[in-house]
Amino acid sequence: MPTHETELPKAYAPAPVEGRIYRRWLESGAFTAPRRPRGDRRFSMVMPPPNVTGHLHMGHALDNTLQDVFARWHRMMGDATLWLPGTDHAGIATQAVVEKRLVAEGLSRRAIGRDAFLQRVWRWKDEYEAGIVEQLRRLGCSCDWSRQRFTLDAGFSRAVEEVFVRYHREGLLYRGDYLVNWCPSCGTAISDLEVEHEPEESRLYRIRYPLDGGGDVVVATVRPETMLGDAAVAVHPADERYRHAVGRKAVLPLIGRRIPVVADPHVDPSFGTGALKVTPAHDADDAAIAARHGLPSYAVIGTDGRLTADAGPEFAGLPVAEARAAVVAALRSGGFLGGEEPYIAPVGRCTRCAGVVEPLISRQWFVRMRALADAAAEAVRAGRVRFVPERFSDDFLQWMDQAHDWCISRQLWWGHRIPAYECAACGETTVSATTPAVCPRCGAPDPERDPDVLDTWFSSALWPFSTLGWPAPTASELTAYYPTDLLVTGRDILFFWVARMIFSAVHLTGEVPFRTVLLHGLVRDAQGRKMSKSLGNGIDPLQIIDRYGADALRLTLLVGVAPGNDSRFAPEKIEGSQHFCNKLWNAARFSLGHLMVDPQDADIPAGPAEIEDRWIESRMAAAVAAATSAMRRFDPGEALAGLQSFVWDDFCDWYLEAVKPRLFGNAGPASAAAARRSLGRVLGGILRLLHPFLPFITEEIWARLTPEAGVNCAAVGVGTSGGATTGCGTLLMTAPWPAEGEWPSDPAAEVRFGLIREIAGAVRSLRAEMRVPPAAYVKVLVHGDAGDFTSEAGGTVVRALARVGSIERRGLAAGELGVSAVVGAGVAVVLLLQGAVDAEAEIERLRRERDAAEAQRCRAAERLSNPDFLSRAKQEVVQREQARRCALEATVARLEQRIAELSGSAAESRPADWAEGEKDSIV
RNA sequence: GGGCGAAUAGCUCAGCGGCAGAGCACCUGCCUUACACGCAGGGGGUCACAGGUUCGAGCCCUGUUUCGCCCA
Repeated sequence: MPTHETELPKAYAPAPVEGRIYRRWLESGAFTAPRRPRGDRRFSMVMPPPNVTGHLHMGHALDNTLQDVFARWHRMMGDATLWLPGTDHAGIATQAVVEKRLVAEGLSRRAIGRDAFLQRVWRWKDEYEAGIVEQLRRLGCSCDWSRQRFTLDAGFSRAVEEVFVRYHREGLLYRGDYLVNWCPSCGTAISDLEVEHEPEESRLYRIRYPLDGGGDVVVATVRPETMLGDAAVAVHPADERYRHAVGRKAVLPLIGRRIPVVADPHVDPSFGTGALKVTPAHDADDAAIAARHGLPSYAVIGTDGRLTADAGPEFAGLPVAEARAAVVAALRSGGFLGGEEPYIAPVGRCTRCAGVVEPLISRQWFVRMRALADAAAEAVRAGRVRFVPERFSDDFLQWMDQAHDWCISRQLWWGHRIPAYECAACGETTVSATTPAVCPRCGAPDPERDPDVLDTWFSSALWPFSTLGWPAPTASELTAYYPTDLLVTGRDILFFWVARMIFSAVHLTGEVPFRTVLLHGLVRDAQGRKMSKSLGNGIDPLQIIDRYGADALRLTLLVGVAPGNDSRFAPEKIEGSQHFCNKLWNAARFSLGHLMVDPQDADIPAGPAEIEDRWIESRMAAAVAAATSAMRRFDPGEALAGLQSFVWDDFCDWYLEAVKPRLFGNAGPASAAAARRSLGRVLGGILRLLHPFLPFITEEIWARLTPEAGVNCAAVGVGTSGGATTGCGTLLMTAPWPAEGEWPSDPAAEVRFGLIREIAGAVRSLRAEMRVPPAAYVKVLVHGDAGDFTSEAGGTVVRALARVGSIERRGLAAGELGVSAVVGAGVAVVLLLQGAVDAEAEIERLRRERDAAEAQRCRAAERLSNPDFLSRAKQEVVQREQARRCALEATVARLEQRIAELSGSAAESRPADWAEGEKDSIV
């Protein structure tokens, strides 16, 4: 019986625990990174700032769980740890949601004006940022809240302006009229990355363009309305069909413009009719052709998504879709339509609003990418930034090698306003971090500031260093924590964000922004679909936390996921995680009951460690090594999976069961004290190992390991490690990560306990097979080479684990009946039966066992008879194989001996007669 | 068109050249004093296919098929 009542609830209930524990952490100040870390052991990481657009989803939960694991692990490793949190203003997305709300109120952003609108967005930001922070706290995130940042806060704005001015000075920026991706419904230019091309059902139209002087050319297009802006017809130079037409003029239907027929090698003669209409103002490929042939461009679609005056009075003002129908109708009635057919064509859609993107020419700011991209690629090639998993560095490099110039201006209100000023008098553009009072060129007063804002990613590209004080040259935090050590983010924003941070940092700070990038996959729904608002299959992390606890959520997200791969979130998985938490809770509940000793018992000297103590401590040593190594490889999922099986299988199923008789005092007070010592040491170690992954439950259990609760901390070794005493009653989150060597590795104990487990397993198997009532105590014989397996040590354990009344070290005597199994190197385990044995069945069973063992023996022998194997395989593999063969030979021999014995006898079969509760020991 | 990933037990997935694994599901039996959110015992596999390298391949190489993703 436990010495004390533990007062712990029978099942772990996370809800009342988590809030209290998080408050303790906050109050302790343990999340706050030191201003100036002592020594060179430090770890820093910036949180990918979630958008203030809405609430966090499962992807954020995974991302931040991973980060929290690393932050907590490094803290426990003794590193001065900075995990800097924050949020992103997410220009276009946030503006869109706020506008939507305005529309619902019957307002619009134009109606209320820029300042009033921005006030609304700030209010939105404050509300959602608070929600996000709350979510992160509920998840257990140990970030340094004193350093929380927002991408639109004052310091950030200064950094952004500084960068813009500097890029401009260095010639890395240019402004001009170029073809950009324009989203008419968002009303702004967007970057290439923000356009998604998907094949959609469409129609292919053939339009006949009459040639000057007779004949015609037929072009094929899925966008007939753009013909109003055609500047040429292009054909392939080698295309015999159109040789006669090249150099002549075609007359553009409906418009009447005379346009040239040009020969261009980029035309695909196999597409459509082989003749391509060229619309330089609304198609990137056409613009390239136009540039090669010096063609003009005619913009017929405006930024409002409607046709312009240049489209002609008949069509001007029509939205694109209507214009298409109108143009087709006009062509048909004019006799220019040569046919139409269903066709699947790629359509570019805005990733934000799903509206069709119109390529059109507009005046925008661009970043010249070549030099920046080359420097970033170089940093990765040189290994200054490492990707985990490594394959992502190839994706990165490929993208960098073909990077186009980056359109960074957005026709939005919410964001960093571009620090460029245009003089109304002379048209001069001034780029400056401070507002110029007069135009530096002509002296005219008050040049007008560019109304546009910058792409959100332009500012978030500065996140790792501007949050640490850059560009202030003496920012101590920059010196202390930059470059950061790790970035954890989703692989879906490798190009959007990671790439841009790398080239920005390399150019602006001369350093890489982080040494390692850990990319994870997406969290999908149970069917493997992407979670999305439109599908309505998203799962709110808070609901999961409310119901199952943050630890269970973290466990589910982490375990069984290969690095970089997508994962599925299913209800069964979260239940499994909850069960593990409960298992840990109960193991602790049981352990605590025994670790609380009466004061008068506290001084009892502990006896020597028994086999199970030495075994579990050796397993502990292996668990520490495996977990530490997995963490060093940036694989927390692997680390956690290993710990889970250590705790459940080794600690709970074997150690706790094996040690129970001693804890209950069956082997005397000294043995009980020794058991408590090992139990306490291992439990403390388990809590420290699991803490980065399951911070709440481990901290809660740790809090109970106190002298006030009756736990003799010094005696059980909890609270001390590696010579650094942390003392009972301190926070687990500040305890040291278990050091290798803190628990002794004991290979001999592992071998011996392995045999004990096999013997116990054999007894359990035989019991089940013979239908021995579970409550009955059985008599067991063990004989053969069982090493130093003795009744005092191993026997006690086997008795406890397999409900064995007595164990004798001998073979079956004449007249005794039993069933047997062979384990290890020919160790026979016999379950004595009181009634009778069906000899035939027993022989059959043993033969099956013999055949299996024999087949394995043959394989081993065959391998060992191969001279190539002996000479080329590693020595240890050969040795292992030899040992295996020996053991199997002994097993086969033992089984055959037993079969022979049985074949001689012919016992009658009659029901067994089991004595309930008989537990007298023959040994 | 180029690239990447996946294919292993009924399902979801780990697996790092050396005896094919886990969780869930399934079958048998147990409310055994930490835990029925549990315990014990079981069944279940052509590691997508075809070649190759190797003493030895689920793993490395080549090709094929199917599914998914990214870039153009």
